[in-house]
Amino acid sequence: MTDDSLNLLRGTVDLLILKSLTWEARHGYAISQWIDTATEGTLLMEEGTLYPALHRLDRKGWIESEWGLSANNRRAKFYQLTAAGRGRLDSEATSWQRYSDAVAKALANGGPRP
Amino acid sequence: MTDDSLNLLRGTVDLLILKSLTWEARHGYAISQWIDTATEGTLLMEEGTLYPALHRLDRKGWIESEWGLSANNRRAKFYQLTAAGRGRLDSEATSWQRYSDAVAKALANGGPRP
DNA sequence: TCGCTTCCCCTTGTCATGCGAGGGGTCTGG
DNA sequence: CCAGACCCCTCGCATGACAAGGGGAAGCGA
Repeated sequence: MTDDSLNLLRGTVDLLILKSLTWEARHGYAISQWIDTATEGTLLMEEGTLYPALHRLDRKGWIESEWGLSANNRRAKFYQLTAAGRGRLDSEATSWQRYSDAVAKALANGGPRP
Repeated sequence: MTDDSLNLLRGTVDLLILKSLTWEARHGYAISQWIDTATEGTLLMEEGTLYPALHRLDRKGWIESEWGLSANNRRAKFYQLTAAGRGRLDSEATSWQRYSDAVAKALANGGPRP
């Protein structure tokens, strides 16, 4: 942890979690590690953010859980995407794209009269 | 208003407002219009979001206000960046850049086994 | 064997803040 | 005269990221 990680923005938490489950089922701890790695240490998801989010996504039907055994031989709850979850991931990814493009445009704006 | 505008993410409100004041002082209404235009209608800042944010930025010393007359001959409160506000804009813009790059990386991630 | 670290799960309370709804006032054009 | 644009504000609600705190089990070195 280089400790220069940024705060998570509201809304991107779900997106990141769903994305981490694209290829295989993962347990919570592994999801947070994936985020750390995939963003090259830029983003850090705290446990107090992660677990409530997982339960929320579960309630909404985007993911499903199942108890199993981790690679380190520990009891762990594995989550996987549902069909609805995949759809959700797509739409959230699209929204994010639109959003970040819009902000980028605003920041690149050269002023009222170029 | 094409009504397909997205919700604002926590944290980007300040950034957008500060950016809108880069070149000249503007009043609240003009700021919201600038955001709408600069993002090509993608982002819409509600008044209930804008005005409290303006007062917050004022309290923090990033911006200063002054009553004046708008282009339409109306009473309007003009805001301008302070020196501290310019610094704040820079750091927020940098953070945003890092953040969106990180998310982009995560979304572009090809999975556990490239 | 003991204790430390890593791994893994969870909940509670706090705080910040985006937004809907509501309220007020002014100027202009049809 | 009146609709609509222009311009300002505040309240209350809901959401959700986070810190802090709690629990427990596996593995390893001393």
